[in-house]
Amino acid sequence: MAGQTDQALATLRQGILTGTFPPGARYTETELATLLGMSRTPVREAMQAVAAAGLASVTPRRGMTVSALSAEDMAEIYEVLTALESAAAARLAALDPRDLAPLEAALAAMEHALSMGDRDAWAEADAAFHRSLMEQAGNTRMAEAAARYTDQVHRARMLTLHLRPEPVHSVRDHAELLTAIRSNDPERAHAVHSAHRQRASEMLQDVIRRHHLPRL
Amino acid sequence: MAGQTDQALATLRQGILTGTFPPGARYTETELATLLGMSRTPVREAMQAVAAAGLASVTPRRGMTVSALSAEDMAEIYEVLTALESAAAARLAALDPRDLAPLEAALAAMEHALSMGDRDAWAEADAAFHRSLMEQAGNTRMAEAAARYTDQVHRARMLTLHLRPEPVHSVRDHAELLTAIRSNDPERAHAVHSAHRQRASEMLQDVIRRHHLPRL
DNA sequence: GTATGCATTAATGTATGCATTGATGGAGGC
DNA sequence: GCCTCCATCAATGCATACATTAATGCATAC
Repeated sequence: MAGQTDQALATLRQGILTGTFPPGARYTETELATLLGMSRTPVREAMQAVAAAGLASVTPRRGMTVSALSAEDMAEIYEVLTALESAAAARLAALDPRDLAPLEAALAAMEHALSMGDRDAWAEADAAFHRSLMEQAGNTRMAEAAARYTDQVHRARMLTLHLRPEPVHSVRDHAELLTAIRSNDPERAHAVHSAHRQRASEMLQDVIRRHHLPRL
Repeated sequence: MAGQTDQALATLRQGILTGTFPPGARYTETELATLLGMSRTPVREAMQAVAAAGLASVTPRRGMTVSALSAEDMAEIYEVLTALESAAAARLAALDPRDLAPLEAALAAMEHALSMGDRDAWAEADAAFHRSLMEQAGNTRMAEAAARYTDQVHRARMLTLHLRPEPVHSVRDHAELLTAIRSNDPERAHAVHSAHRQRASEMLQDVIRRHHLPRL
């Protein structure tokens, strides 16, 4: 289970998500093989896996290039996320036996984090809310797709977390979604969540532009 | 450009989509390497690529297993497709400079094919319509994601093409979508297309169940 | 007849070697 | 001084060898 490939994949993935391997950086197979203390073969496979996950690209003589996203790229990804999550929200609102406890817990955690002024905790809770939303909606493939795109914007979200305005609307937005879900109103759940995500996207782009962050 | 890996990937992909490699079938690396006349290395990479595309799964001692979808799997995939395409439809309706010619052409082709009773041509035109929709909406990632899931249900769609009832509503559905797009009504475009896809999904599952097709 | 354990073996995971290929820098011409 | 062409070489694509591992069948005990 602790195959070399898995280990390489985990290292690359984490490194890219946390910024150890920064956007735009390039690495050759040999280089990474040395760094990770294994042969090129598992490294090569791991590189292709992160590329398939949309976290990097692999080009013949340039090695692996960590993806560096422009504001437009972010907008695209957020649009996909919005589509998937809004559909999931609608589905969850239409579902009959369902468990909203994880969502409620995440919402509570967000409120608490905000009252403490702890943005990192807030981000964590926010992510948990969105993750739970996808999980509870009961469509595995949809959840996986959302997770994929969430990963792709993870770095940007973390980087802008302390640059962005205080997320004062976030509690209200999420509470509103929960209300729509509880009242079995798929249309409204869709609309509410879609609007929520669009605002988030615009906020992110605003921060990116205002701080002149070209690619992240 | 005609690398062994690319060739292997193309062969596997086509084989899976067309049914040469039937659902549920299993193949080992060595087996495919012999079949394709190359070493295991490029075959292995191609296998992982088709697995990443969701067309098969690779399990340690079982080789590559061509994905065999249940009616529930189909429903999941269609739901994802619905979310993505409906979002694209809404976006296209909101877009200002846009080119609807490809969509109109595809619609015309559908009408013509139907009047000739040519289901294969109809399927082709229908696919072209949906493809154009995603392309014209202008979100590359969204289009790629949709293409990915379209591939996953391609085989089922082809297999049931001649089992399903005549697609009499399809022209009306697509025309209605075009109208909504032309009148710059994103909400309506979303609703119309979402309903269209849901009907298609239900029809497909109906055929699957009625003909007792367990997994395809 | 059934279950247990072991030996066999096929399949994979990883390492490594080799040929190919395209990027890079420098020499030479303008 | 700048551009072009070519040689060099690093990086990769692919093949192959080897170690590891788990599935399989068989012998044996009950």
